[in-house]
Amino acid sequence: MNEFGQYVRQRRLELQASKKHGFSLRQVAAAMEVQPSYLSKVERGDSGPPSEETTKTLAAILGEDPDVLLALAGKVSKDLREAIMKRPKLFAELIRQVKDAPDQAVLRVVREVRDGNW
Amino acid sequence: MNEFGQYVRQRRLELQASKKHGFSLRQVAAAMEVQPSYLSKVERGDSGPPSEETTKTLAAILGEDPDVLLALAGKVSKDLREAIMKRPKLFAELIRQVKDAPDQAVLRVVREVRDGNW
DNA sequence: TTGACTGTTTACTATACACTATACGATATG
DNA sequence: CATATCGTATAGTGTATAGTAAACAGTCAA
Repeated sequence: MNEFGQYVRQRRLELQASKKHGFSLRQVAAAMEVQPSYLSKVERGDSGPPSEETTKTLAAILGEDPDVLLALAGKVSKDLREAIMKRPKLFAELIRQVKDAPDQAVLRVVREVRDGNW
Repeated sequence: MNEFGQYVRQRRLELQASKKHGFSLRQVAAAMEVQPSYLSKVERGDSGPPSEETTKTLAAILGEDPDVLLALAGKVSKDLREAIMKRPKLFAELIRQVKDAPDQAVLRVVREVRDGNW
């Protein structure tokens, strides 16, 4: 039950091993503009995941998809929440309808909409 | 900037006027299992909107769509958030793609998926 | 005019969130 | 050997969330 911290630590260590520098806990913490002690606790699950903003910054540093990292943090990006809240009925119906469909089927409708069939 | 409270009060007063009974502030508060003082503050925007659970209960009492009321409260239902978090990339793409499409286009997609073309 | 209701005021609370600041011991590097 | 960097431990902070509890003044009906 500490997916987030474990994931971040693993990812950071991988980068540290490959890229050689810039990915120590302290350096990443500095890039995030948080205290090293805090990142340490986050990685070990001693603290919950950071705020949405801080998580997005971290995703950028680690080269990860922000939506994926936010999901591991138990959050949904603000812009998505806002899109839903602007047309709650419509989006609630859309999501509930699509939620059990296989990826492929969803991707197909995404493409359809992108290709502007409206 | 107090849409939620105003909306709830208006809705409650409408029901009070039509249904004649069961919709005083105190009665609704009792049905929600909160203190009348709290509902009073919420309706006047003196307090922020209630928790997700309490908001859903309130929606049921007022005969309102829970997703709509949650949206006015600045929230998104847990089941929707969870659906997104299970496949964050996919749903992020879907929502961002669809977010500026007109209702009709979205509804068409909903129908397509519902009719199980997968 | 008493009793039952109406909404409101005021004061307070417990828990979670998102961190900071300082200090510590271990390891490695020049 | 010095110093620099590593991760971590400990303690504490300000703010938001989601309410409770008790008392108060006004209105209406019998």
